[in-house]
Amino acid sequence: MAYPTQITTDQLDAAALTFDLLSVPGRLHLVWLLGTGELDVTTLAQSTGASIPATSQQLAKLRAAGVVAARRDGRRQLYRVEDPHILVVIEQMFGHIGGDGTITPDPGQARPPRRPRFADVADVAEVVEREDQQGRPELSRPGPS
Amino acid sequence: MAYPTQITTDQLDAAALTFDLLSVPGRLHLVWLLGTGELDVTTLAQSTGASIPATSQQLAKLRAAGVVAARRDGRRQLYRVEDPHILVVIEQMFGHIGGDGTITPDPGQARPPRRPRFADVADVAEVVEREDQQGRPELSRPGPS
DNA sequence: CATTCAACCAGTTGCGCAAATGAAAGAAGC
DNA sequence: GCTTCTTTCATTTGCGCAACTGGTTGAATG
Repeated sequence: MAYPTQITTDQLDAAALTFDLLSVPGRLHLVWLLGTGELDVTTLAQSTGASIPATSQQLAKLRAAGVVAARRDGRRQLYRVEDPHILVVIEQMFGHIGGDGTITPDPGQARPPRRPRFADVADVAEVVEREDQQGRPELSRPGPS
Repeated sequence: MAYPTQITTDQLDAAALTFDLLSVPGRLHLVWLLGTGELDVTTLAQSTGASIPATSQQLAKLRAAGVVAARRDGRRQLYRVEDPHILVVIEQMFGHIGGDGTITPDPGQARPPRRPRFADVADVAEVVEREDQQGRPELSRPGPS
């Protein structure tokens, strides 16, 4: 994939619009959480620490943009990532940002994203409850409901 | 590069902040234009169609974020991309958006970005003057000053 | 002459709160 | 056993507010 040598305003706008969706930490967090599987609104709200309505609104925007999609499961609404390509972009971005939020050098070949050197637990993006699990701190995502 | 299984709030914020820089078409355009080499403010302003002050301001933000850097050349200020990694992200994004601004499917392997089927000239992101050059419409970027 | 700074305006955005909607589960009646 | 009403829960929507953002204009700087 060579660097594009020509773009249209439409492309520019579309790209900017998509970037905009990811420009809010909370929303980015949502997409990231949905990166592995379906999750319902309540769980997402808990995970991000945002209120339910706020979460719903963000999800609505993401859904309107076609980034995520929802499906009903009983009373709950399960959201999932509908446009996987965006995950590639996010992955790309996170791959170059250290756990401390610093931009890692190395432009060309992304070295295996060095495991964020055990950040303080409190520093980790709140994921569900702080399950006091031991072993590998895989305290990242909520398990499938 | 595996999809990250753990992130910190700092990472989230940093990523969102960077995405935010790319969320404005004009600013994204600037970074894109600088993707190949140094350009001065005036040229950039012409290329994007924005005013000089506006361009300068956007560049200032990009510079503050470390995305671009500037160097003086006589009267002009030549900007360049300082953080190449961001180009990868942009490239990634554009690689999945058609000339008409549509999101192209195919998440995994990006097929060779199908040449934007000769978009109407007026539709092409204004690049410098509409140089009526013929042959391959390489009317994309301003030549090195 | 090229660029930046400063002040101002217009438009947008995200969030919290309260109310409304939609769907499932249980209770009551026929 | 099958409808119908009621309660309950998950999610969504409307509204107001505070904060932020980008652009323009005009002056200042190098």
